[in-house]
Amino acid sequence: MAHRSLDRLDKKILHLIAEDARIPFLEVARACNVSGAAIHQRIQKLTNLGILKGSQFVIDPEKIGYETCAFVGLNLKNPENFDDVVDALKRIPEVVECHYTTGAYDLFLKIYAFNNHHLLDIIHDKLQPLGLSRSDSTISYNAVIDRPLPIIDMPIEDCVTDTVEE
Amino acid sequence: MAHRSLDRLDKKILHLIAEDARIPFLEVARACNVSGAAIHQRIQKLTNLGILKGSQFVIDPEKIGYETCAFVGLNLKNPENFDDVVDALKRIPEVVECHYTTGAYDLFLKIYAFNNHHLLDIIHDKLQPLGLSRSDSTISYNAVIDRPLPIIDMPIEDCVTDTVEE
DNA sequence: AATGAAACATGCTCGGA
DNA sequence: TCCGAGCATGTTTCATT
Repeated sequence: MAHRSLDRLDKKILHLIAEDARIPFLEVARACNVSGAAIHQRIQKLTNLGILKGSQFVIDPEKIGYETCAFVGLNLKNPENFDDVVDALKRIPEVVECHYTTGAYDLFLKIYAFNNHHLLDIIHDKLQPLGLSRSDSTISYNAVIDRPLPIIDMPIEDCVTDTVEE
Repeated sequence: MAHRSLDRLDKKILHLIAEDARIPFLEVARACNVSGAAIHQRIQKLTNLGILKGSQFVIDPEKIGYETCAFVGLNLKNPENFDDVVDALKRIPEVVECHYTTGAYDLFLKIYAFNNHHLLDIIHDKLQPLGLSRSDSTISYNAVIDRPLPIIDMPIEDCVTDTVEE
């Protein structure tokens, strides 16, 4: 796997930039005791490997009017047309995540809506027409934890040396 | 609500920086036909309002070894000590989201683990000791959609003018 | 709340180790 | 793979409108 090629410096860079995409690369360089050019090259490499997939500003959903967050499990009448359903879901901007899952549901969604009424509209007007046999909503009152992947604890060094997975 | 104070320029800025935190503010300025200083001031304002809560690089979970993503619903034996449980969950880095929810569960988690075995370890060794009466896991095979909040469609102009919510 | 200019800091590239 | 240097570019502040 790709992460076997990551060393301690890559890990430290990821740790620093994961939580602050605007941090100057020169500051990362100073924190790592290497040159700015080295950081530049490493980030280029991490991007080419597909480990870094871009950056984003974190926006508070409630502050821009999205007061309802919900997890919605779906079962399809015709599970054979997953792909069409997923394409349709991509055209619903309020659907921010869609997973193929084990267990009770064919698809599992995370949805942001302005309020509960808006959420119901989305489910009734946009999801139901996709051909659902069942849907199940869980509304989040409050996101008590919402943070990026753990970088510190990832198994980089362990994997770099001699673990063989191919 | 805070978003009532946002105008079209704020919205355009949010739209541009939400999907690329490294975009030069001067480039945003050119796209918006205003000065760089104006963008600087606007982003400062959006930060002070709490609408912008920082920035992050997007890292591909699988590429750094997190091959299992799961949603876990929890019920507590003693629902009165939510707060202690949440504090404990914050100390488990693999728990990236935790929601208070309606419906079947007291808490609803999103967890990243290296593999299914690691996920089971987390649930058995770290979650069970918190005092669970029940837990229910749904494993994601594949995240088909994973994207930020919709900015274009948010109800900014509609709210700015004369909607009264206080 | 926006501007332009100035001072300062960073991003990026290249030759060499 | 890294470094250092050079130049292009971006960031931030401030006086002004």
